[in-house]
Amino acid sequence: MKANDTLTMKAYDIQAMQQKWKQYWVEHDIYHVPNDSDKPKYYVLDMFPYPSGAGLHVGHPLGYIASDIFARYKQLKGFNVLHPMGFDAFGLPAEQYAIETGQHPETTTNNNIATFKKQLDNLGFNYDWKRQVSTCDPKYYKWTQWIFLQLFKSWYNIANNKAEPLETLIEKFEANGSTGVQAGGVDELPTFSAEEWQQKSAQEQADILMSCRLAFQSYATVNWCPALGTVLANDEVKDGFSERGGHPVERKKMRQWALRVTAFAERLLNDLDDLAWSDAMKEMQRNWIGRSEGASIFFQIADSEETFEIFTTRPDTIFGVSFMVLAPEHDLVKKITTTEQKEEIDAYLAYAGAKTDRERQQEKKVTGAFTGAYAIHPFTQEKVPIWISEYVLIGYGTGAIMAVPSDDERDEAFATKFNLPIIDIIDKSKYPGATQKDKLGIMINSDFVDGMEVPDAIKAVNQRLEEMGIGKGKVNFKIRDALYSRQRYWGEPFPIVYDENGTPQAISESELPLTLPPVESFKPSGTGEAPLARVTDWVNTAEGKRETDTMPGFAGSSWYFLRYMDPDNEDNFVDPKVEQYWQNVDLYIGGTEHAVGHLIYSRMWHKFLYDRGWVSTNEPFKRLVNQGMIQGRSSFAYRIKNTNQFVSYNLRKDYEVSRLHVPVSMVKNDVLDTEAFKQFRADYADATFILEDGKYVCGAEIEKMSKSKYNVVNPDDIVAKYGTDCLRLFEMFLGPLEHGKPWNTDGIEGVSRFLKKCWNLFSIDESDKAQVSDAAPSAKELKAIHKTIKKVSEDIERLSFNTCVSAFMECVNELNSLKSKNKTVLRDLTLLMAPFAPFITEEFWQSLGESGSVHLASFPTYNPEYIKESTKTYPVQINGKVRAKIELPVDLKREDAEAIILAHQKVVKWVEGKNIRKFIFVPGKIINIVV
RNA sequence: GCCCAGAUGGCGGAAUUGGUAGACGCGCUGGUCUCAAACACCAGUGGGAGCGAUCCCGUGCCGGUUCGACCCCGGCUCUGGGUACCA
Repeated sequence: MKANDTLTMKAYDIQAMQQKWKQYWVEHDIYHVPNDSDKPKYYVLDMFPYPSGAGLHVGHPLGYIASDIFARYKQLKGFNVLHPMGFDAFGLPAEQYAIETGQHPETTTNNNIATFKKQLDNLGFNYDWKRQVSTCDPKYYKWTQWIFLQLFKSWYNIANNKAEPLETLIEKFEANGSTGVQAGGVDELPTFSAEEWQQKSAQEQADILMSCRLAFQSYATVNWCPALGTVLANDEVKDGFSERGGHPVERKKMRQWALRVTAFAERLLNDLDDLAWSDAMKEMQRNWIGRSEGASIFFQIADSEETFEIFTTRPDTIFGVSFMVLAPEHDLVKKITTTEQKEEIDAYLAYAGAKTDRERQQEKKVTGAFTGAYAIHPFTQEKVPIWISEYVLIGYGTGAIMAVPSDDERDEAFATKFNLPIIDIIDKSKYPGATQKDKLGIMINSDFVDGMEVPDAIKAVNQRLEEMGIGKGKVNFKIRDALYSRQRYWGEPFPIVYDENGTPQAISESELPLTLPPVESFKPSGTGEAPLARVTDWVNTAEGKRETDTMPGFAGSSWYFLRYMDPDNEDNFVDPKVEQYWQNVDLYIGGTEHAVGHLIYSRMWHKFLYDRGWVSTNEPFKRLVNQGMIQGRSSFAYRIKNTNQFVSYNLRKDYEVSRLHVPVSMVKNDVLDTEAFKQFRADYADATFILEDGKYVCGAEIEKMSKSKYNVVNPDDIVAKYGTDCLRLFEMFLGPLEHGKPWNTDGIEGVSRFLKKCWNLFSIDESDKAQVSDAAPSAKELKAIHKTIKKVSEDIERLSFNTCVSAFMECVNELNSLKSKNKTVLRDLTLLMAPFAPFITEEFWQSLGESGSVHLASFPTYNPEYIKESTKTYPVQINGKVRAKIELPVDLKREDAEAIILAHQKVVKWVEGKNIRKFIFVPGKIINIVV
């Protein structure tokens, strides 16, 4: 710009600019979010992070940047936007670190939170930090404990289809006994009259009530490691041995707290329909909930009084039953195994006992053992052998199945392997290609259902079972009640004491929070009890012994989004008025790894709180978007064996080499900075290199980001070099938010150049004024900017941020080639870019003479008049291949187009002498001629 | 094993509803500026054939539907996420 040569232009000093605006934002408190506002509310939420010791890497902020852009956009659109951040601060890694180092998890967690906050603050987010929550903060977990107590004091009344206080259940028992009472998620309530209820001992009453509570105790199978003296997560078990130390792990039944998620199963399933979640996410939840219709059937054991219940989705196939299979952990196994078979069964139990459920399902080998016992077929009275096998899981259904090898693949494989009979019972010849799941065919060899279609046979069998009193139609859910006990230290203590009878009692709500006491050792007690069991003066109280287990990670994360609304409230987990204003989350962004766990538990808690009248919405998260995982891109050098000489990537085949990870910070465009590499480690100081084209080229591979692979990129380093705006734009430019993608810092140069081009476009002088034209914008300028407004508005709404960045680049390129310095146009561009690049746009906004923060202004709208096209260049295909491009008026009629096109010289060449079979004209799109 | 995704140039990706495959950017090549380099700017860049106009091939693999398929259907392969105590 010749005209500007006389003026001194302000330099693009990124760090000074960031400092300046950060300070401005704090001083003017522009990110304060009021709980009372005339504006409509909008709630944007990120899945809050677990503050790990490693700090943030560039993968973490991807979703946070996206939500920040959306939150800022909504703000510009006139909403009062809640966009908070907090920490999921209880968890295993801190506890493990404490065991190894003796450092209190609270100390390390608080340090890690401080690091995370500092790193997050480097990324220009609009969080109102006054709303921060941390799940390990007693002020927070007071309410986690409170909600647990409410779950403990509630049951699910199927008659009203909602959770109710336990008092309503006791009233029913006192009035009519158990008659007519249906408690959700409870298989069978014992039958008793009102009088019988009164006659029951306190202990008996407590047991019955416990079996109906939404937070209840029962026995569950866990991975017990005797050597470590603790229960392990499936993650911590590999091939029957603990991952740490390699000690044997066994399956053990332990008394555990659980949440009755199953009571809500039907609603969790049905209410998915109204949520704006991806189909994939809903499908995963549907499959997890796993509703299936079938029948429960009781089988009598031969020469015994014992019966056992099975669940089948195909009661119609009952005449095809040729054996029964129990899960290895089934209670009956020990009782019914004959002396002859005991050795074989014990060996199998040892084999299966060492495997987790996941490992068992993965097992391709067919395995099992015969108990020696037989069941009686309810219709034929024949004896059916009872086997055990790992393919039947104790946690699903009743842990027992009737096997129909002719109609089930796994049963068939089992029958084949162990030479058990296969009885054909369905003629599928009428339905070629139908699978077992389709439930189609005509019954054969099946006594009273012979000749029936499958659906009719199902009804007929169910009816007969019911008449005989040995079974009935039943809906089964795969979803299990959530295990809620952890034998760990670093979690919420249960607000529960055991009275002299050993009955759990809620402590008074006025005693909350029940805080974690200090402990001398974080190591497991060795007896299967949690570390808290050793703190005897905490455990023993006047009311009884405290529960020493703690709550799981998902406790605090199941309701945190409610606390952000009113984080300092000491009388309520959220003030009802405040809750009614914010309602629920409008947009929730987080990883698919939480598809079923966290997102099911949160939904269940929310429905519970809704039923009890504490929240006003039925679902917590209206719209859900899953950001993809950012993977690392590792770089490799190739060391020639037994030397300190490294050979460049493309020459490595000529040598015997070993591949070593090199830090990605020393590599640019796959070329290694050999000097930096020599300084990296003492043993590389005298390394030598065999180069290609004068360079050392590295190999590369996409892997998980991890310290040991030297491929972790810290956002702090990027911010220091390129600035926050550049990092934000680049993370968005990488690709679609939902896709997983590898991180490669090399591409950031393009975004950095783009920002410099933007800076130059404004020509800001030393008095912070942009050298721009006040004239009315030209038609071309208007078209360029309004096209961008349209594109960016639409793309932000569908969270397609990568294409927004492309649109900015195209717009700036266009304005540069138009030599445009128009103020109106640049003002709109500044507003469009403000959610993406919060710092530089403040600078632009100020330079245009605007007052206040750009983030409190209004988003522009596009004018369709400015972007109207009068002609369209049509691709003309002949037999589906593009042969010509012809410009035509956009409003051209089909007949006129046909005449023009067929007469066009480029088309004539292809159609001459040929018969035109079809002329396809898609207005505004394409023309295809079939000859 | 089961459930859910994904695969497009050397690389990240675009193509929103079945309608011009490769927008935008990185990298690379050539050029301008410079003593030189860096920066910046200009031009080119899916593969192949041809001086050229132009033609052939091309969206993980095999097959199908359609005037027309990256997009829909059937069957695979590979990669990622989840699989209930990692968060």
